[in-house]
Amino acid sequence: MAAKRVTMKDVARASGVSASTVSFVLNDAPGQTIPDATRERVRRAAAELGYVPHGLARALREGSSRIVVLNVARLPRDGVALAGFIGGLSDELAEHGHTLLVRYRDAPDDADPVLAAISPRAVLDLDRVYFDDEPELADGGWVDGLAAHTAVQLRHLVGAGHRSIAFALRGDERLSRLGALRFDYARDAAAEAGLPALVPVAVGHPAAAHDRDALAALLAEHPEITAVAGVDDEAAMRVLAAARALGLAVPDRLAVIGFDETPFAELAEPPLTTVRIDTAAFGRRAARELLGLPAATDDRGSASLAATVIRRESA
Amino acid sequence: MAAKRVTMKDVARASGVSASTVSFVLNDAPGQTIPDATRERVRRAAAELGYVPHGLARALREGSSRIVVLNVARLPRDGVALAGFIGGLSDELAEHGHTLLVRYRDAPDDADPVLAAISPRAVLDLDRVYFDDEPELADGGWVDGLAAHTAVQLRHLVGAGHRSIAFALRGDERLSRLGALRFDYARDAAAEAGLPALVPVAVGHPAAAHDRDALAALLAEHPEITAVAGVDDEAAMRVLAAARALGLAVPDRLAVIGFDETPFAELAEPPLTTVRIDTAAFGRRAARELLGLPAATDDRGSASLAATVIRRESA
DNA sequence: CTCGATCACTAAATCGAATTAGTAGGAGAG
DNA sequence: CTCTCCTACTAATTCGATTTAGTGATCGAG
Repeated sequence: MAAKRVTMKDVARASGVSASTVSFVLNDAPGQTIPDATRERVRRAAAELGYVPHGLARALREGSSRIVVLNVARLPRDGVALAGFIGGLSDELAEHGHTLLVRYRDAPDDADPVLAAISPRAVLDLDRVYFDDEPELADGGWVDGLAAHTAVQLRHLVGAGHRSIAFALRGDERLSRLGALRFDYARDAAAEAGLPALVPVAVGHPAAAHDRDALAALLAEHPEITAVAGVDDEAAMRVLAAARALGLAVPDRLAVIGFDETPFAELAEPPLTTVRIDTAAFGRRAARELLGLPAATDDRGSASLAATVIRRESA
Repeated sequence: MAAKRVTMKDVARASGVSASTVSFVLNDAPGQTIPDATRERVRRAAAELGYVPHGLARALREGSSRIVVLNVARLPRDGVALAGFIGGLSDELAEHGHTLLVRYRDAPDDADPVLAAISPRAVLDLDRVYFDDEPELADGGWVDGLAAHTAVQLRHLVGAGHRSIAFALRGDERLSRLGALRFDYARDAAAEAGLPALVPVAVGHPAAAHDRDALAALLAEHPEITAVAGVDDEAAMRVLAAARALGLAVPDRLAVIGFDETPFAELAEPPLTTVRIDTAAFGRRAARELLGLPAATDDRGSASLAATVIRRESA
């Protein structure tokens, strides 16, 4: 920011027209009658001077900038799901000349004066979607959203013959809201399949033997349970470790399925069956919605929004 | 952005002074002779109207904004290390009235005109630090940076009596640069300990039996190798899985140590020994440097920048 | 010849903030 | 009385872009 900035005035001077004309040429503004020779002269001057528009001034005048902000706030930050979503969102926005910036501040309130500084074109508030709003209305719900993916997970166990299922949650604060949502959806999917009520089990407590004890208590109280669906792969792998500690055969005595396919799933003992979601596709869809573009019409669209069961040995 | 914005002119009108006076009051500008009663009147009007400064206009006038941008670009995006770093960076910046925004675009070049739109106070280009610059000069190097943490990993194996060590890399494109750096540092640390040359082994290839075959080939060629240091926990856990497939006793025949402590490390069979780095502390330090603040003087500083070995059963 | 449309531009205003360069009035010292 | 300093403000400008509202000249149709 220290060097003298090339402004539109410099380009105007160099090309012998006014700054207004420079703006019309560089923005290809409709309704202007500027001959090609003049346009070419302006473009050359801009290139030679290395002119870069001052986005602040543009945004101030236009009323918004070409930035899209993703507000993650209280949601889990370190998983493959979010990374994929960000990748898809960022790539699609970039294809339309916008830049994605991700905000991780632990504040649910997005009336942030500093954020207002950049007048983003749009703010995608994942925090609000999953904490304040009804996610089923925003993320595809039972069609192709989190609810639908949860149903795929449950249906895999039902399809394998399981009639009594537990749902493994874990204590990560950032996962509590999503975990509660996932449990609700799983409970509904179980009810839909005519199954008895889904039973929750909490894993991931810091105490060394907690997971083993929790699983033992679960099966003592519900010996009819033959399968566990994990809120995510980590929860499922904790159930695997507890099952191993209890000497339970997986999947014969207890089947286990994860969710969100981390690279660690295949390294588990036994390798973990899980549910893969193409979160990048969700990111791309979200980008198009934010920009007011029509949904992508290629085949890639709806197929990749559906969850896929990655079959391994645990369920 | 649809609602009528309250501007400084509105506050001026409501408090009966000029917009200049409003600016002087709200910014506590030095060298102005404004009585307290007038100041109070202006502040009350601003509060009642819900005035929020238009950051774009402020930034345009001042020449920069209160945004700090972290450019991740080609680096790994989904690990606990980055999440921790972002958390620390974001929190420290917030304490000083700045907002962190993270840019994930896969472009190494940060001369992005759209990014210029927000005139960030600073840009922390992790991509450049680890791809273009000499990281040891920027991240603490052999004192408390990645090189020092790598040395801690190696020294743990040396301390356990290992004299011939392999280094497990994995094929993730985003990890290639960091992996190469880590291998270089590990090789130097091994040389420093008077050990024979460190031997690389690549894991994580998609082919199902690849890791097992790679480990078998490594030990066939180097039967003297008794330990493996992983570029990260995932690589280490792949070595564990391959060792299991080959019927190798861990840590008796082969000791394995990871890096960056994922939650999955303790779920491995056997539980993985790894190296923990408090990346949030690095984030906080980076924030202070970006803002030109002196280093934090509390005890928390240097202690938490050091790597810690988390001892479990694999090494 | 007159009038309307078109071409090829332009000056001025706007966006909303901070800063610069004042000005009128009052008080105190010489 | 005059001069200097201080108080309590103000109008205008600046930042750099886009947009609004033109203007002079030319051409073609009636």
